[in-house]
Amino acid sequence: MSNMKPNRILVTSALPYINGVKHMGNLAGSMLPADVYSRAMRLMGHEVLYICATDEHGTPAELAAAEAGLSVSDYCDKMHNAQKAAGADFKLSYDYFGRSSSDATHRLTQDFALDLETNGFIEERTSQQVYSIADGRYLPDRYVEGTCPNCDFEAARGDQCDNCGKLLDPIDLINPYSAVSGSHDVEIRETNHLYLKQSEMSGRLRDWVESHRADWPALTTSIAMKWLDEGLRDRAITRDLTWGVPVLGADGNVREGFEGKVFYVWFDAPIAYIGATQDWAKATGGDWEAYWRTDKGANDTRYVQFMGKDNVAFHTLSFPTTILGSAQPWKLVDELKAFNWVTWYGGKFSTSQKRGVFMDQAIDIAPSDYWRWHLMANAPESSDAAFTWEDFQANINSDLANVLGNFVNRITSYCVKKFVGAVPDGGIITDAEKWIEAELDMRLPQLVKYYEAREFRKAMAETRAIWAAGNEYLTQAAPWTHYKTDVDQAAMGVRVGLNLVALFGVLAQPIIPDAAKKILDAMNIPEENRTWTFRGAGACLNALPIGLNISAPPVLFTKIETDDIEAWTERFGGEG
RNA sequence: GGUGGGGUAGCUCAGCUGGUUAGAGCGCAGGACUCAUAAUCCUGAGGUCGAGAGUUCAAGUCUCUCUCCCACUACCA
Repeated sequence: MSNMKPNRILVTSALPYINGVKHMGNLAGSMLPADVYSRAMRLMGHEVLYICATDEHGTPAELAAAEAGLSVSDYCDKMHNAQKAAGADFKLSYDYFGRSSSDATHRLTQDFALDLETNGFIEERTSQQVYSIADGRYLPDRYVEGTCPNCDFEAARGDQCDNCGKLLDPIDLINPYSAVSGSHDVEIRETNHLYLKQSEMSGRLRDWVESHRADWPALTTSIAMKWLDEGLRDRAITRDLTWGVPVLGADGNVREGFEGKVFYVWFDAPIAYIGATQDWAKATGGDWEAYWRTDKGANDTRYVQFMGKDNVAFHTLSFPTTILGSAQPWKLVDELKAFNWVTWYGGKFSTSQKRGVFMDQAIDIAPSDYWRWHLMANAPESSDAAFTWEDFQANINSDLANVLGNFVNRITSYCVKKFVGAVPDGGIITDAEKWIEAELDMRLPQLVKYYEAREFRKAMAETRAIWAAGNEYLTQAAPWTHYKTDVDQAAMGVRVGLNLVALFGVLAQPIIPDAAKKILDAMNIPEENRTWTFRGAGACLNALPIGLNISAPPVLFTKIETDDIEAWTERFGGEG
C-alpha cells in the first residue's frame, strides 16, 4: 500500500552527549521518533539503516569524569554502556550504536579537516582565551565567571550575564575566576586555532536550504535561514583540550603548534554518523559506502535526520559546510525532522539540574511501550509540548488499555470461550463488515502517508482511530447477540474481529513493539506475515486461515492508578 | 535587544494555497449494550478562533499595531 518504491534509507538521530543518561525530552525529540520511523519503513519493505552514537568529546565529559573520579576514557566507556542499555530498555532499534571516540571517526575527522584546508575552507587564526593556572586548562566561555562589565553582577558567566542578559566575551569580565575550581588564578593567553570558513559557504548553503523549503518542516528551514540572514560567522573548530580528536598535519603527525589541542566536538560529532556507519560495516560486513558516498550508490539512498531544534544549525549549516567544503562525494541530508521541547511543569527538562524524568528512572515506573506511545502521541512537532502525569495516565488508560488492550481481550477471550480458540468459518457479509472494510480502506493509506511524512502525532491519532473502529465494528456486528440464534453469523463477527486483532498488532509494531509482539504471538502470526503489505482491507479481514488456533493474551496494559501518579509526582517533584 | 515558534471548546491539539452551520481526542452529561481491563458504542452540551484595526463579496486562514507564553542567540552540548 505504500506509494514509495522500496528504498534504501539512512536514518540518524542526534548524538546523545555522554555525560549522563538522557531525559524523556531527549528521547522524545530524536531517538524515539527516529526509531518509530525506522521501524515503520522496515515494515514497508525499505532497506533501513538506523545509526546513532554517543557524543563523547568536549569539556563537560572531562569535568564529569573528574567528578566521578574516573579517567575520561573509563568514564566514557561506562556512560556509553549505560546509554546503550537505556536505549535497549526503550527498544530503540539501532542498527548500530557507535561512539564518536572510535578510530573511524578520528580518522574521518582528520581527513575532512585536511580536505577542507586544501580547498581553502580552513584557516589558522589566533584568539584570546582564558587559561586557569590552578585547573591547568583553558576554560570555555561558560566556565569562566566574574563581574559583569555592564551591570556589576558578580556571578556573570563568560558568555552571557544572567542578571542583565548582555552577551559577553569572557576576556571582558572583571575579576574573572574559574567556574570549575573557583580559582582566581587565571590569565588571558593567545592561542592558535583552526577556523571553518562558513561565511564563504553561505551562498551554496542558502541555495540548498531554499531548495528544501517545500519538503522540510518550517521549524527546520526557519532556523537555518535565520542564521544565514544574520550572516554566517567563521567558527573555531579546535579547542585547547586533550580529550578528543588530535589535529594532524598533512604528514600524518600532530600539526605544528597543535599539541594539546583537539577538534571541537561539533566538528567531529556529525562526522561520527559516518564513522559509526563504518564501524557498523566492519561489524556486520555491510556496505557503508552505499549510504555515504554518492559515487558508490548513496545517490539512491534517502538520508533522514532527527534532532531537537537546538541542533538544527549544526545540521543545516556547519556539517553541510564540512561536507560541501571537502569537495568529496559525501552524502548530504535529504530530510531533516526537527522537534521542539517536551516541557516539564513549566520549565525545560534539565540534565544538570536533574529536573524531570530520565530514561533509567522512567523504565523503572512504567513499561517502555507506555512511554513510547505517550511521547509519540504528544510529540512536540509544532511547538513545545507539556508533559504532565495526568495526561500520561489519561493517554495510557484510554488509548492503550481501553481502546486497544480491551479490544484484543474481549474478542480473543470470547473466541476461546465460544469457538474453542480457533478462527471460525461461516456467516454472511452484512453492513457491519462493509462498514469496517470501507473504514480501513480509507484509514490505512492515510496512516502510511503520515508515517512517510514523519507526522507522528497524526500517525498516532490515525492508529488510535483504527483501533477504535474495531470496537465500533464489534458493537455493530454484536456476535454475542447472534450467537443465541445464529452461530454462523456470530462466527463472522468473531472471525473479522480476530483478523482486526492481528491487523492492530501489525500496525502497533513501530510504536509499541512489546505489546505488538504479544498480540501477534497470541494470534500465531508467523514473522514473515507481520510486514506492512496491505492489499486492501478485504484481504486484511480474511488473512487468518480458518481453524487457526489463537489464544487470549494476558492483560496487555495494566492501568495507571491515581495513586501511582501521586507517588510519581511526589518522587519527581512534578509540581515544581 | 534580535530572530523564530505559539496563543483555536475545561485540558492537549488539527485546521494546506482565505469560501457552506470551526474539527479530533480526553474530560463532562444523557442513552445503548453486556463479549471485555466498570471496558465499549451512540448522542449531546461547550468556542465573539489572544486584543484592536485594515484588505476582501468573503478571514481562524492575508496585512499592520498591541499583548502574553516558549525557544534560540554559535566556541557546554
